[in-house]
Amino acid sequence: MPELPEVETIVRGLKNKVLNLKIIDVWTDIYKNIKRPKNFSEFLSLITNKKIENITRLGKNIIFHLSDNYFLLIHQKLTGHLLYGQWEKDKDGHFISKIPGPLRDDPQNRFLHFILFLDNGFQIGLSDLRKFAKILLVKKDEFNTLKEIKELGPDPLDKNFTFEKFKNQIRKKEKGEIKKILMDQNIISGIGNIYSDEILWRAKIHPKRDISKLSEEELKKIYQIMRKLLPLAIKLKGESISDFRDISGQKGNFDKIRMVYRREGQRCSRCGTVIQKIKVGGRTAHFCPNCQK
DNA sequence: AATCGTTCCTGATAGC
DNA sequence: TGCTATCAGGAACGAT
Repeated sequence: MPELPEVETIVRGLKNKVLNLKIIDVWTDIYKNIKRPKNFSEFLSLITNKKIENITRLGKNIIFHLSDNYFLLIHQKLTGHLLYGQWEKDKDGHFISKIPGPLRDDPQNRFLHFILFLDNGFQIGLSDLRKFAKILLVKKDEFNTLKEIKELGPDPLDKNFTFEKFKNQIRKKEKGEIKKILMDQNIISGIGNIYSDEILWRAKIHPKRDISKLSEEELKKIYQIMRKLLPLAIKLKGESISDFRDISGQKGNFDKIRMVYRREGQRCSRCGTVIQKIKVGGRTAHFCPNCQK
């Protein structure tokens, strides 16, 4: 599922391909997922002929900076990922296939539900098995008022995000399980289920530990591991145990260093104890009951 | 104000 | 074999 490293992988991939291209058409079959404007014909007429001037990431959100001072926000949620490929329509504008040829081999690339057609003959397609992704087109000056955006905490990789700032963010909550706090997008934005599990295993801290009982040293450890592991995960192009793929449909390589996430029943690579799966804040958490205190 | 449960959705898997 | 029930999971939303 796309968290910070996966979203960053998509953004970097697209930035290499689509800057300064123009959106000439849109296709979708998930009208409900387009939250703004709600009326699709309005959405279509607004976005048509806009140029993609930049693409950035905010937490797990992908932001397309469009001409005429518009932002297109896409949140891929659980199973969405953006793909880039050459579109195939016949001369009447009908699809020969929604899915560009090279992407067809992998079932995870076949759930196309939203497509931006570009003026170079290529498309940006959203493959989203569970149809949870969200799409919003807004004026730049409305952007910061969006509920999806206005409460977002700082980005864990921002160079100004010092340990002091991290500590202050965590301490905004008086208590709570550390895993839940790390995944709270209003505290820090970008970490989800995979990387919270992986960070806490490396920090040797139990996912249910209450933040009120974490020492300064333990918090520092979490901070330092977070700042190292997320860039490494970006370098590996993310985690593809289930559905995530990069824009060319390829799997990421985080698997090579995945230590606990979805490894229940297997042995901890540090101490050999069997890794457990439990519920933390209503979500699954994976951890080593021996190493993580 | 903060926290909890529900909702969105569908492929994969377990159980019968 | 083929059916049904359960599960996964980010984040908004409604209820408490």
